[in-house]
Amino acid sequence: MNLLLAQLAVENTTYRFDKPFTYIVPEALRAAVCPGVRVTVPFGSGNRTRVAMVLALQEAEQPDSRLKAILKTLDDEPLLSAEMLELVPWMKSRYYCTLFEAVKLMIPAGIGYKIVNRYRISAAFKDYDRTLYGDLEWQIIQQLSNAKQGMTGAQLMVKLGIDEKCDALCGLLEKGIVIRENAASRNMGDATSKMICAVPDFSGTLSPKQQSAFDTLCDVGTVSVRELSYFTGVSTAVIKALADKGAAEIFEVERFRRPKLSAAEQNALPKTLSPEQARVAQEILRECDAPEPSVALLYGITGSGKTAVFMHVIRHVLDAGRGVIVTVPEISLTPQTLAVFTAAFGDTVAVFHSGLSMGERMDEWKRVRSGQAKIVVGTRSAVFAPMQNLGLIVMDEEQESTYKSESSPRYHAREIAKFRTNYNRAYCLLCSATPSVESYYMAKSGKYQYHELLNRYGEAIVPDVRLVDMNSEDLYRGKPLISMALARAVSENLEQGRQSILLLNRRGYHTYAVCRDCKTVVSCPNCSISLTYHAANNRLMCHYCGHSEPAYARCRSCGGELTFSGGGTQKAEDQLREAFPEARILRIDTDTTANKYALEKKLAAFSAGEYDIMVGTQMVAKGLDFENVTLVGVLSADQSLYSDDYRSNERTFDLLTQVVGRAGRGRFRGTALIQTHVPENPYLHLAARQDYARFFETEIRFRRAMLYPPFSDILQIGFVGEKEETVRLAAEEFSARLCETFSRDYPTLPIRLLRASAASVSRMGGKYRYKIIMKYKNTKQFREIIASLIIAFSADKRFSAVTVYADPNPDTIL
DNA sequence: TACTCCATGCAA
DNA sequence: TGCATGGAGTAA
Repeated sequence: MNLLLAQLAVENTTYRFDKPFTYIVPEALRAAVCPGVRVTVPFGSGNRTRVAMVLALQEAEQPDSRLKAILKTLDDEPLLSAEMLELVPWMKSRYYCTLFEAVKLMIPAGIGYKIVNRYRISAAFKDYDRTLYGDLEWQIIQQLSNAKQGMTGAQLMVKLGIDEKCDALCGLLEKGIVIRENAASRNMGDATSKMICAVPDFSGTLSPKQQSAFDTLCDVGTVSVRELSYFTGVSTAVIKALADKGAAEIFEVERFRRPKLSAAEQNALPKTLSPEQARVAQEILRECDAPEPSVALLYGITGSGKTAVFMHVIRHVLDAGRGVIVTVPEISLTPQTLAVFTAAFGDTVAVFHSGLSMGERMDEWKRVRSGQAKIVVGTRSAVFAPMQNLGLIVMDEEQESTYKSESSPRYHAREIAKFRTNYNRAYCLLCSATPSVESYYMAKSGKYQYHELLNRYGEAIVPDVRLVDMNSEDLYRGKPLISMALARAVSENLEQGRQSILLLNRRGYHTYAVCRDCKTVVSCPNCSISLTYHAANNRLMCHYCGHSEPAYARCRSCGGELTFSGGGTQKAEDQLREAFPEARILRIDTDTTANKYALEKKLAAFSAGEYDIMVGTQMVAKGLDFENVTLVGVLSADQSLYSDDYRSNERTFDLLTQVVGRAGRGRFRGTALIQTHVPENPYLHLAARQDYARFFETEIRFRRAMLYPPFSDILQIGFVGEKEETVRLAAEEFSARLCETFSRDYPTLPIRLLRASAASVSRMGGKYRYKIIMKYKNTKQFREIIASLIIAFSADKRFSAVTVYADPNPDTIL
């Protein structure tokens, strides 16, 4: 009888030695092992048990003696379809990730098995003589003798406070008294947020830190653990200790709920399409029904009703019996968004979102795979939904950077969408009011289909936008964040009982503190970045690594007085309160909306007219739709304009266009004021006029001249490590090898290599960062060269303390 | 001679 | 990453 072999993606491999591993399928498992099923296998010289995914099966004549056999299967039926199994190696080659990293994206987190160590007393062990063992050893023996099932490493940690690698345990293992086994165990639990409330009559002793946390807690009542940690600056360990001492209670609440059908009814979209919408929808349907797969860009100015159009298309595809995936950026996956879909499509909608509990995530995943759900709505990872017979993928706001993964596998959802569109002979619809330059270029050059909506739906008209020159404009009563012009507009708006939205894309109170005498900037101990002063908790905080310490007034190095400057949202809120004492002001940023419900509640309250002014970070800039908002103010448009990143123009244009589009979505004409110190900057004027076409013309010329995407692909190779010198050397060495390889072996390949340099935030979380930027043509040959260079490099002992990664078309190249 | 420690290399 | 292997060094 022939031998059956399986190609497996094994978990916990490193990129250096990752590849499909071949295992023997034992006779007994022949029926159960098939592609897409997970198995456990012995791996490595110690034959430790690991989870692996079956990628493919093959027959073999003669058995190779080096091959090991599969231990058992973990699934009764395949988790991955042929399509997904094909996508796995595709992703490995493009994103320089391991096979199993790709697999993990495609299966719901709750379904994951983890390999855990279990310890139990050897059956042969009889020698219960206390005098033979040390205290700790004896405790371990006692504990394990009592546990029939044995104990996991984690359980031992909890009971005895010992590490799995401690001497006592290792000693017992060596003597054969304790036996270690490892087995796959299901890791299921619920993604909830931890809330904490004080036990008021608590009368024990507390450490100073615990006391301060306790006092705060008594003042505020119930808060999330995260918020408490923000306000008091203590670590979660301190908070936990508080609960252990009985001073507080920690409980969990579900973070996310599916909208009820009844609530959804109110959010139904208008049933009728405008003539323009109907015409575009018809065109799209025609392409959609064509047998060939295609990608299309739907450009529609803000308020033109793109949603209504693609809902129409979705309906059509569903009616034809095919499945639909809709992706939205993180920020716009709100209960309102879901309600729109639930209202239109009822129970056939499944939701993919990081806020779901693991159980829910798994349920939704199964509903999709089984075909009960025909439409998936979710964020980036929803493009991997196990939809059979996929007919349509809609990407709303396709330019959003949340579609690009910032950790391995560093994929872009748009690329995965295109792969699936081709595989399924389906249709991919990219939607945006400010498309990415790359997508618009593809549409203009005929690689994508192109459709546009140029009129606002209903009576809404495009807002009137003005730039306010902060160099010449008088400030309102000495308030540096608010100009006279903006103050007048806000006050008029208040008088008319309308609402205003103000954008300031920086959190905190003061964004900068510097010593008057020695000019030292107060910066994070772990990152090369200045600390932001937060008035809400009187602390200095790092927005990169989360470091936080109590604020102080005197310079740490010379004792001089600190000068605080730079305004964030907290300061803006303060100044607005002083300027408009009668106005009801709402601040929205990640500090005020630590949990999901807080944001929901606040937006609902604003929508109900309980506030007059909303001031916030980019959270307020996108996707919100409030009838009564007629004024939008951008407090400072300047931050993103002068960074070196090649996408900064695009980002500025996008943000401004979007936020301006929040004004006048109802019956009244909207106004927008953009405050800037550089009123001559052309991109501000283009955004003010909402002139995407001209923006594109300007930008594409720059991209062509500089050979940036879409005229080349970019690869960033990043180096991270503790010692700056080593990291720098690693980057330089890699750069040298790159040059050498390309000039010696592939002199004909077009490539531009930029010198290795420190990342713009050169230190983050205590680690130094360097990068190499390359402009090249993303071909198979090129990718293979890079992959082999990375593998060779990570084998170099000199740089073992440096991690290398490759990021194709990164979101930023800073 | 026996044993520990660490650098090295490999994973099916 | 994590484990086995073996050579170097050390103690007896």
